[in-house]
Amino acid sequence: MEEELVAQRRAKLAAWADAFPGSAPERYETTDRLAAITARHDGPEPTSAETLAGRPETVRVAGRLVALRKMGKLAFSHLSEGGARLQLLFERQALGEAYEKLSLLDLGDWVGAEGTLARTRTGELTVKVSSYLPLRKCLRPLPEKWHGLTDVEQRYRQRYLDLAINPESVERFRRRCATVEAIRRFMLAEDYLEVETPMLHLLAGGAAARPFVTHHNALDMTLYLRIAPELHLKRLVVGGFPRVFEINRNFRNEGLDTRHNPEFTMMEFYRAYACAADLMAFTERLLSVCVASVLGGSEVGYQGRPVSFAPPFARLALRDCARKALADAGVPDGAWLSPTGRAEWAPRLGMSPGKAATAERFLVEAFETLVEPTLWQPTFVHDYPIEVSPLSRRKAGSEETADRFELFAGGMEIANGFSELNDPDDQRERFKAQAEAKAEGDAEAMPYDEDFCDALEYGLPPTAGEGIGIDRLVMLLTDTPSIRDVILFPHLKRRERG
RNA sequence: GGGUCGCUAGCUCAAUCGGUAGAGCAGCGGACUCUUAAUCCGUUGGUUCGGGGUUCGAGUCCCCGGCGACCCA
Repeated sequence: MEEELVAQRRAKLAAWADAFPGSAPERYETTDRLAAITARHDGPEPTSAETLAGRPETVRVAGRLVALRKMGKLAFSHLSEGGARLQLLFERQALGEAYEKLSLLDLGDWVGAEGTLARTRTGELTVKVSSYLPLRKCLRPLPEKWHGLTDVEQRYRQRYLDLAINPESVERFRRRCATVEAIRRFMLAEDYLEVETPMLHLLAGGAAARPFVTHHNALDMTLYLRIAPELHLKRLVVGGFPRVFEINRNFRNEGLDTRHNPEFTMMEFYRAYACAADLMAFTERLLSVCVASVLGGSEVGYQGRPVSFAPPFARLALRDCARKALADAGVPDGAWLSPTGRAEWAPRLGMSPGKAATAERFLVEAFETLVEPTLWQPTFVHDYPIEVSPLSRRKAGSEETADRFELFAGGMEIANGFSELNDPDDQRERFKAQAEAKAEGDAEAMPYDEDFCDALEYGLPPTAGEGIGIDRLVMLLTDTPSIRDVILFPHLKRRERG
């Protein structure tokens, strides 16, 4: 039983104080992290065994003990640190009594070691240990070395174990970091100002979604976790920052699946004097540069099929491709114009009738159901109905169409951008329509944001804005089918502790 | 919300028709001076997710519940 294994480990820990003076120290000075040593000597031109022997290099390293192979009077072991591994060689001849005390170590313990670098007969870079020190006991047994930890639930609940033993998981999150860093670097180089706007909102606006509700005790007021930073970022453009961006979390109170986590990360940005078309071109540059920076090319393999981020991306008009898909599915032209036609066809196409309540919404639903999953190469879909775009500027010369686009890749929505509505009177009308929809039961309709309209009355210059879903982008760049695998601690239901 | 599948030792997995719950790894004891899933000999370890039912007998069949995965809405 596990308690017995823990008891054994605790007994060894109790013996450390006598066996290892100074064990479990408050700090441990290292010369290098493990990855630095392998980078230095096991790169494209590995340092030869002769060179290592001729110019002995003493290193002090630390890591988690993940393997220990005792061979009588010598023992090989591996330390692991942040996905990097380095072999240690313990020799009885060199270590004397300390060699026998290896029996007080367990797999999983944090260990520091000093010694000289060498290569073994098989050519593996190895620290020939002259001294070592246990840094902290691992009281519970780690998952098995060969299969690792495969139980997905346990990998999410105990992500530290996943990271401790599954190098591919470490690599996925390193790549996530590289992706965010590449985007931030690009935006800063393009003269965008990085900002942070409130996560606690008085009104949850800026997107069509249900918010999480919370409460401020001292002020005794209801607050909402933000569903989008949009309305605050536009206030900043009113204030005179012509280019702003924010990389941060949004919270949406909706179901969770392989593409949705209740909290997710967006990079949202606004650019004055620009329109949606400008942002499409900008997005092509941003993503191709980002992908090149992270992966060293323009192509990624996603779920066995290539996705190329080399510009230009394909472009489709939403209503056109929705109509075509409907025709291909055998729906008579215009059948969605009448409530009876929509009621008949929505369920047959696997669409939710509630979301296809009007002709325009029916087309959007049809697009999302029939077309979106097929958009594998990066594709801009443009010309969204005004009805589903309450914050977008009208396309020039059109009453019904917004100057808006979404970007799809790998069958997923990656980005959403549009020319911003900067006419306060029009915005008030749109909010009024949203408030009416909300009163009629549309839980995702936006609240009327009077304060935002006031801001618009001070003048928002012509501006375009866009949000890019970071989690989904990372899914593409790490060939990961589930959003939960690119979020360190995805949301899970509470589990009773036995 | 609906459907399908899963939950057995610390980890990865077996268990025939309902008939004594097993293996590998880890652990423990021993051998071994170039291993790397080390090897070899010996060995400990179980609330089979929880609750109820059927049965002489349930990991297995039935019902209720929990958690998760996938698909659908």
